[in-house]
Amino acid sequence: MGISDDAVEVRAHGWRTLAALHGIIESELERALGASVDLSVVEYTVLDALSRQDGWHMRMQQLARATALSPSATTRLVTRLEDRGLLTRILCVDDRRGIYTELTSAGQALYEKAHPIHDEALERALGDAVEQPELAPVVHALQGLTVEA
Amino acid sequence: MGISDDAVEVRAHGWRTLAALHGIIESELERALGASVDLSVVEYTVLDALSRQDGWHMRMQQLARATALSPSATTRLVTRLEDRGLLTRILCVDDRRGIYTELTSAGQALYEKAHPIHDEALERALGDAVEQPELAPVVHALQGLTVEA
DNA sequence: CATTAATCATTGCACACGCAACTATCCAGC
DNA sequence: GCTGGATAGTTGCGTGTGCAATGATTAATG
Repeated sequence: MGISDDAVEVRAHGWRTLAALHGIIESELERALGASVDLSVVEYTVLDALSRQDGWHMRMQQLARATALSPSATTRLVTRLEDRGLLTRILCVDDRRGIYTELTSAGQALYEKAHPIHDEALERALGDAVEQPELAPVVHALQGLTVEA
Repeated sequence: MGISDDAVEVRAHGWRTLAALHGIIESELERALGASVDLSVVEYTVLDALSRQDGWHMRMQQLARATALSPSATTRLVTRLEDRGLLTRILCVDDRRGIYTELTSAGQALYEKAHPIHDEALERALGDAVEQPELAPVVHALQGLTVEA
C-alpha cells in the first residue's frame, strides 16, 4: 500500500470518526432537548441562530444553510415553530419574494430555558466521547477552536 | 463573561463547526454514491463495515452501532440491501436470537465499484471544506489521526 | 426444573426529510 | 414597458427514521 493509498485510508478513517462523534452528540442533544422542552436538535438550531442575530431577522435561505436542510424541510420546520408560537413570518418589503423569520417573546423565553440544557448535554456528550480513544483527539481539536468570526 | 462561560461557548461553537463539516461531507457523498451506484451513505457504510470484516459476519446490533441507527432502521436497511441481493441474513446457531449478515459476491462487487467513488467524493468534500477558514482546523485535525486500531 | 427477567430482532405507526413541480416576484435585454 | 430567465419560497409525493409494542430466544433466580 503506497503513500497515496495511505492518505485515502486516513481520510476515510477520519470521516468515520467524525460521523461517530457527530452521532453521539446529536443523540444526546436530541434526548435532552426532547425530554425537557420538546425540541429537536434542528429546531433548537433555528432558535439559536435567530437568537444570535440578536432580535434581527433571518431569511429562509440563511436558515436552510444554518440547519443544513433543504428548502422544503426549512419551510415545514418554520411552520412547525410558528404553529407553536415560537417565531413569526415577516414579509420582506424590499424583496417581496423573501420572508423573514423572527423570534417571538415566547420563542425567546423557550430558547433561554433550553440553552443551559443544551450546554449541559453537550458537555456530557463530549465528556463521554473523550473517553473513547478513537474520538478523543477530535474532541480536543474542537475545544481548541477560537470563537471569533 | 467569565472563564467557564467561555468554555461553554467554545463547546457550542465547536459543535456547530462539526455539524457543518459533517453536513458538507455527507451531502457530497450522498450525491456521488447515489448518482453512480444508487447507494445512500448509510447503505455504503454497511457494505464498508461488512467488507472490512473481511468476509466475516456482523450482528444486527454491531451494524446499528456502525451506522448510528436505531434497531428498527437497521432491520429495514438490511432488508433493502438483501432485496437487492447485496447481502444475506444468516441465522446464528449458538444464539438463535441473533442474526448475522454477510456480503454476497454481488455486494462485494458493488462495494469495490463504489469504493473509489466514495474516496474521490470524500477528497473533494474535504478539499472544499478546507477552504472555509472556520472548517480548516477541524479538517486538518482529522487528517492527523492515526489509522491503527 | 419452572418461572421470571433480560436481550435480539422485527413490525405498526406517526413524522421529518429530499426531490421535483409549481407560484410569485425580481431582474436583464430589447 | 414587455418578455424571458433567474431566484425565493411553498406543496405533492414517496421514502427513511425513531419510538413503542411484540414475538422469539436466552439467562437468572428460586
